[in-house]
Amino acid sequence: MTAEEPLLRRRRGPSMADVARLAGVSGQTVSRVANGRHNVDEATRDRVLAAMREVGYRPNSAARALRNGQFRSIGVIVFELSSFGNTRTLDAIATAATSSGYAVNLIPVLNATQGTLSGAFDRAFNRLGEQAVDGVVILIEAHQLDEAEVQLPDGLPVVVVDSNADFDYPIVDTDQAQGARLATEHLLDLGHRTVWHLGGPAKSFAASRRLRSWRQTLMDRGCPVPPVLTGDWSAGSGYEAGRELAADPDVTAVFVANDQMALGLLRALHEHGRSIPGDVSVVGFDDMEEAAHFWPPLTTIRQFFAEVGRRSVDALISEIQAGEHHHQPVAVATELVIRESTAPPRS
Amino acid sequence: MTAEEPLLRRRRGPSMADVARLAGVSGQTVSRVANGRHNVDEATRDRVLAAMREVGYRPNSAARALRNGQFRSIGVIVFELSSFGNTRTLDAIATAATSSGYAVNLIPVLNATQGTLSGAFDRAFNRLGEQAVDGVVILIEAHQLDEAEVQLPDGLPVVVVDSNADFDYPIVDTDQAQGARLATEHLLDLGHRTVWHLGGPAKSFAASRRLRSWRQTLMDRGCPVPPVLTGDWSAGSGYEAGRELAADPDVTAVFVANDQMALGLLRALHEHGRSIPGDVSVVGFDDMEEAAHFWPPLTTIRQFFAEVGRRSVDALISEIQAGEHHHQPVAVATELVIRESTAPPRS
DNA sequence: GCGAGTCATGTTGACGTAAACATCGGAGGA
DNA sequence: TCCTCCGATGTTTACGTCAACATGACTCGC
Repeated sequence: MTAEEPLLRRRRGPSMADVARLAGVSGQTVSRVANGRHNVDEATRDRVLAAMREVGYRPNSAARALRNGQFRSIGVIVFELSSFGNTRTLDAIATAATSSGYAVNLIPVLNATQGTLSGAFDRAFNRLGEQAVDGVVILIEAHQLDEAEVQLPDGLPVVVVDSNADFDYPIVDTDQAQGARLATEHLLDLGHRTVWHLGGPAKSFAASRRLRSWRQTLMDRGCPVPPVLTGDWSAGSGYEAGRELAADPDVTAVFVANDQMALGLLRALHEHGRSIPGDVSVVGFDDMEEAAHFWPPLTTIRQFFAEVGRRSVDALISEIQAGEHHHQPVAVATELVIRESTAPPRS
Repeated sequence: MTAEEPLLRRRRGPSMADVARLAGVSGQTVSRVANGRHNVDEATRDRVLAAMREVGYRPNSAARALRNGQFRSIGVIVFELSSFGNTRTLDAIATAATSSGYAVNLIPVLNATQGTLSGAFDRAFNRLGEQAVDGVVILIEAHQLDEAEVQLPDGLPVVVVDSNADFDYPIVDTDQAQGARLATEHLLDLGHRTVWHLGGPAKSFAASRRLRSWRQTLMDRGCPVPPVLTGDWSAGSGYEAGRELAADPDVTAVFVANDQMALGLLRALHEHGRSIPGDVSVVGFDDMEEAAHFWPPLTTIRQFFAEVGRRSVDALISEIQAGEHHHQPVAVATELVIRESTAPPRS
């Protein structure tokens, strides 16, 4: 059974030893070349480099990680169905991490209520149970995390992208309050008597921040505070809420907690024959790509997801490398983008 | 300088040896428990488990990977700005991989034309240069990959999510041709004389498949083939194309190569006062969440991204584990979703 | 009652890398 | 001329895990 042999050596690439043998040097010298050390003779370096190319050498990151006690890898915990914003943030995180020389490990969490992976089973599959990353960025809303079956090993550096200030970890997020204020004030400045609000799910910290800030702004300006509608971030829930709002002639301005719900709301308004912005003005939140092409193009609050992603990676890496904990939350400012869904109320 | 000591042992968690010492067994027994082997006495197992808990043991995946010559990790190569569909596919890939016990490594590629990472610099950061994954799923359109600075080490199992049949790797993708046919026939069946087409970028294989199939369908039915408009998948480009189309009264039916462009097209049509579906019918492609709430709700071709993701992971894992290469491309069928953007032409 | 078989457990070594230390030849200073 | 220092290179070892083999206790069948 000599056929066994190739099978055995399968998927085990050339190692330093192979390169060393070919180049006629010691493994250590190969290591030095691979790591770009300067204390290697020019001629030797070239010889080693040539040998590497010849055998197709690639450093084995497992051995490296074992040796160094570091993985140069960060985990990103995301909820199974990544929402629009998370996707953009994730993108930025991946880019930032990569250019800092860190790999990115995607760790999807399954909602505990929906899966029934139990005991040993889930343990094997929970990548965090295994030491394989140097730190993690949590991209899920905290309340979802609570329900999920991840528990964070302690001692692992963590950065949370969320809006809950009462967290034991460093936090990076969009400045929800500032954004909501921007939206509300824009509508008020246009001359609307007050502003309705379609909020996100009650358990979301981001949603409640936006809601609180909207209410505060109204109160600061001495405007009446209308009852709040609540959606679940989806266009469908925006549509449902929109049907209620469309029926009420008092409603002339709505601040919707995200663009997707705003889309649904727009549709409901159209169906009821209410013109936008003639009869009612609408402001969204996020500035997703498509918002500029809604009908009408949506005035909205632009979030800088890329910035959030970048900042969270920076924070995580400095925590990993320096052990720094700066519990000072990072709030990334938003920007009002005025398009065609807002106008002064009909006089 | 005794302060050095804690620094030294920092970030090096407890190992099997620590657990073994505490439980009064050998490291091997700890290993057996950790791997759920059955040849361990009940009492011993409990003792070990308790010890693990006490010291907070987590298996070191680097050591494990080194030992086994496998990483239990797959890489997913994505383009920097992940498009809508890719995001959904990525999600499915992550879920499928996780539940097969594989970790997911996100590998963003930077377009070569835009970054100027050179030489040693990029080598250090290209995660594929380092052996750290057992295989990769390529989620980028092939033409983008060509321009990018990734080169695949050979011997690495690869699955491509794309529509190019002339590939040296296994392929999984949506059945673009079937989808485009569905869309075109729907419009024709409604009674339209012919169907215009707003396609995706010329270099995209998916786009050209859809285009070819649209044209073929028209020819099969003996309909005239109108000139093709080309966009870049974005709503903005859909809007531009829409302005042209809206000006032409002959246009009564348009098949748009994705939902985002369809959104822009819808907007352009509204601006020109053309009613949908009264004056012109529109069919999209993708069935993104929001499509149901466009104005009017969009008739579109639903892609099953989750299925594509799952199938590609399956294919990759079987390639990794069994070394199977089945170059038989996998095509996932689509489905026509009829909503309110299509109707018979005005008689 | 004794060899064969079974099962829990222990010991050894190797996976690929890189830090720490060792070696060696030559440059420079007295 | 001899000693020191430095830079290039080699040797040893440990990182944590687990397969392979070794050991020893105990059971079973005849």
